[in-house]
Amino acid sequence: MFDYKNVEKKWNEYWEKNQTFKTDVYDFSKPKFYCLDMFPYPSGEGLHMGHLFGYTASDALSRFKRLQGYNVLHPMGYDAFGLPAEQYAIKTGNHPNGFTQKNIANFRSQMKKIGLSIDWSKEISTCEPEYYKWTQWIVEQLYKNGLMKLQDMTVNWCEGLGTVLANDEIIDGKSERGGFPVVKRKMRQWVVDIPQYAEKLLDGLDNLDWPESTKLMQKNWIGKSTGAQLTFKVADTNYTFNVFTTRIDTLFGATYCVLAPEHPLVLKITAAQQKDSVLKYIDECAKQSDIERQDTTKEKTGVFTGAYAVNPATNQNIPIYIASYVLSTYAEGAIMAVPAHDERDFEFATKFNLPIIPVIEGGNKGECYTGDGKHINSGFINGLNTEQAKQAMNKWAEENKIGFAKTTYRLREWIFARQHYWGEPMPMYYDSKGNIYLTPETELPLTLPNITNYQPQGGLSPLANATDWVKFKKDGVEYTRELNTMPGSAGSSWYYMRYIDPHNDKVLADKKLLDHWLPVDLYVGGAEHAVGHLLYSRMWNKFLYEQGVHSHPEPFKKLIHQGMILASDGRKMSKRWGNVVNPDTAIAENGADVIRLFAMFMGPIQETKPWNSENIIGVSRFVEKIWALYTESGKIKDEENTNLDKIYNETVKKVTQDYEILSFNTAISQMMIFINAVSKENVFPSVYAKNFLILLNPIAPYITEELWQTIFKNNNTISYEKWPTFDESKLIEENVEMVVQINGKLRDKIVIKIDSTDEEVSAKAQELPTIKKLLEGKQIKKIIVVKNKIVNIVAI
RNA sequence: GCCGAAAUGGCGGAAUUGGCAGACGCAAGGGACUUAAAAUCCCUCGGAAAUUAACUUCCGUGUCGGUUCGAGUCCGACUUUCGGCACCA
Repeated sequence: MFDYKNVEKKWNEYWEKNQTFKTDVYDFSKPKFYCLDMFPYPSGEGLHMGHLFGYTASDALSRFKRLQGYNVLHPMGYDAFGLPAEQYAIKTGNHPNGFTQKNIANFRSQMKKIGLSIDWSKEISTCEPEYYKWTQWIVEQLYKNGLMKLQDMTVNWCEGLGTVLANDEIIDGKSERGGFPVVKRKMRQWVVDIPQYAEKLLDGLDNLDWPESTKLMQKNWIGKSTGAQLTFKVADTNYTFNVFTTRIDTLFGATYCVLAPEHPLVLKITAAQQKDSVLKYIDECAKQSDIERQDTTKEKTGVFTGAYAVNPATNQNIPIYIASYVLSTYAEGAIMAVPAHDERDFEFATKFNLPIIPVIEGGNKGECYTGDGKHINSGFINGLNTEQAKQAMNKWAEENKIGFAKTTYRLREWIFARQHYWGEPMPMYYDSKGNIYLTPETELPLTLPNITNYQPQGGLSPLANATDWVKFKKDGVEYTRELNTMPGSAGSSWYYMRYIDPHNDKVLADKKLLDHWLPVDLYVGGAEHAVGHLLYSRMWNKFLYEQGVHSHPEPFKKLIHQGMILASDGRKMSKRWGNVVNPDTAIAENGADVIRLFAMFMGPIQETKPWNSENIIGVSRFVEKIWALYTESGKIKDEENTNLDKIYNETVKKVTQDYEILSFNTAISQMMIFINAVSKENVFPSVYAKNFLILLNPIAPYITEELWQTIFKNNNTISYEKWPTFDESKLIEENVEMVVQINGKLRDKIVIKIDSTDEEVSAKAQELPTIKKLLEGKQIKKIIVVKNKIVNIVAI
C-alpha cells in the first residue's frame, strides 16, 4: 500500500527545506516559462474545487515545463482587498486585516497540501503596503497622463452595500455580493479613461492565443460602431444637440428626434405647456431600477417636449421627444429617429402616431425595413444603395458643417472608486478650493489609517471616520484626503508583474526582468473574468508599456478557462444544496496524487463537469498498481523487453504531446494503457521504469518523488530530471492492419506490409473470400485506398 | 431578442486532416482465489434480430435534410442545455 500521508509529509518538508521550486529570475540561460494562475480572493470558506482544478492543471504544466528544461516561474498570491472582509469588519468592529491574514494562511496551507510547485518566496498580497505602494504609484501615473480623472458619472449605486458598483459586479440588476438592489445615480467619481484605449484593446486581441469566445466577448464589450455624428438645431432657438447614427443614409427619413431623459438640454427646450408631463416622466425614469428600464419586452414610453428640431436634410421641423429607450450613457444620448428603417423607432412612432417615411426601397408596406436597397424620397442620394448613400451623406455633412464620420464605442469609463475602508487609499488630496494634489512618490505607500467604526457614513467611505488622517496640514495649509478607496480590480490589474520582482522598493519591478519574463506564457482562470479583470489588466499593461515600464504590449500570451466543477448531482456546489465537496477532505481521504490524477482525468479542463467521487477509485487503483509494480513485483531489471518497446515509445510521444496542449485526461489514459501492458510482462526495463516516473511526475508528484528516491536510489528531486525522448523508428511496424470496406461499410480486415502500393492493397483485398463473396454479381466502380488505413471498394 | 459554446453507452469521457465510433476509467453482470469477506485477477458489457456456440446481419454519435466512395467530424434548418450581452442608435 502506498502510504500517501507520510510520503506527502516527507516531500512537502523536502521541497520547502531545499526550496526546490524557487525560481532564479536572473537566470536567463534557459528558456523561460511563466505559468500564472488567477490568484484567489482569500474567502473564509477556503479553496473550492474550481481552484483545486485550475491550480492542478497549471501546476502539472509548470512541472512538465521544468522537466523539459525551462526556467519556470509559477507564483501565487492573494487578491486580498474585498467586500467579505469589509462586511466582517462592519459586523464585528474588528480590523479586516486580521480576518484576511487568517484566510490567507488557510489558503496557503491548502495549496501546499495539493502539492503545488509554487515559488513561495514570491508570494504577494494586494493588501500589503509594500504591494499597494505600487498600485498607488500606477494610479498617480494614470492621473498625470490624464487617464485618471474626476467625472460626473451615472453610477450603479447599491444602497445595501453603501457603495458604487461596476457593471460586472451586478447580476440581473442586483449586487453580485449580497444581492441588494442597484439603482442609477449621478455622482462625481474617479474614473479611468479606458475608452481611450478601446482601439488598442481591440487590435491587440488578434494575436492572442485565447479562447475565441473570450476574445469575442471583449470585442462586444468594447462595442465598436462606425457611423456619423450630426448636429441638429432646435427650431426657433440657438440650441443645438448632437446625435450619433450608423445610418446617416436614412437622414431624409428622420421624422422626429429623441433625447435621453437625462439629457442636459431637455429642461431648456421643453415648452411651458409640456413642463409637467416632462418633469413627471424624468422623475419616473430616475426611480426605475436597472432591470425595469432594460426590460425590452415592455412597450416603449416617452413624452413630447413641445420643441422641434430641424432635419438638416429636409429643413423640416420634426418633434423632439424624450424616451427611456435612448440611453444617456451611450454616444450622444440623443438620436434621430427613422421609423421606416429602425425597429425601435418604428415601434415608438406607431405608438405615438408619428410620420413614417420610407427612404429605401424594399420590405413590405406598413413594416419596418432594415435591409439594403435603392434610396427614394432622399433628394440627391436617390437611387444610391446604402453604402453609396452613406458615403455621399458623410461628404455632404462634412461640406455643410452639419456633421462628420465618427466611431463610437460601447466601452465606458472604468469607475475607479469605492466607498469602502478595505481597499487601497487613493493617493490624492484637496485644498480648500478643491484643487487636486498627488501624494508625493516619496510618501508612498499612503497607508490605511486605523479606525474603529467601519460603517459607511452617508455615502462616504468609512475613512471619513479617521478624522486625523483625513485632515492634515502641510506647510501650514490644511488639506483633505480623498475618501474613496480603489476597486478590487486595481490590485489585480498588474500583479503578474510584481511576482517577477516582488520585493523591489525602487521600482514596480526591474525592467530588465519584466522584459525577460513577460508576457505570461500561460494564464489559467475562470471565464467569469472574460471582460472585467482581463480587460482592465490589458489596459494597465498597455499604459505601463507606453510609459516604458516594460516592452510587452500584451500581458497574457495564452489563456485558458478551467471549467466549473459541479456536484455529482449536476448542480452547482452550494451550501444551499448541501452538495459541497471540500478539497481538504478529498485530499485527506485519498491523497494528493490521487486527487490530482482524478481531477485531471475527469475530462478536458475547459469543460464544466460534475465531481463524481465514486470514480476516484479508478485512479486510486492506478496509483496502487504503480506502487506495487515498483516496490513488490521484482520486475524492474536492467534488461530489455522488446515487447514493451513500441508501447513505451508511443506513451512518451502521446504524453508529451498531450501535456503540451493541456490534454491531461488523454495523457493519463495513455499512461494507464502503458502500466496495463507492463503488468502483463515479466520484465520492466529499468530505463523505462525510470522514465515513466518522469512522465507521471507532473500530475502525481509525491509517488514519483518517493519511488525515484527509494527504488532508484537518487538523492535529488525528480523535478529537474531530463524529459524522456522517444524513438520514432520503434513506432513503425513492418505490417499494418487495414480495414476493407465495400461502399463505405466495414467488411473485413487485412494485414499487409506497411506502405504497400495502392495496387497491391486493392488486389489483396479483392482476393479475400468474404469480399469475393460480397462482390459476386456486382460491378466494381472505383477503389479508394487510404494509405495504411483503409481500402474502400465502391461497387453496384 | 442578439452573440457564443456544447449535445457520443447506465455514467465521466476518447476518436490525427472527413477514414474501424465507444479508447481509458467508473458502475453493472459472470467467473477464479478464499471457510467467508475485502483486496486482487480473468471474462462480458450501445441497441436489436438470430444462434448450442463461434460466426453473422441490421440499426446507432440531440432532430430533419444535404455534400461525399466514406460524416461524431463538413454544409443548411431545427431542438435542448449552458455562458455572455441586453433598447448601443
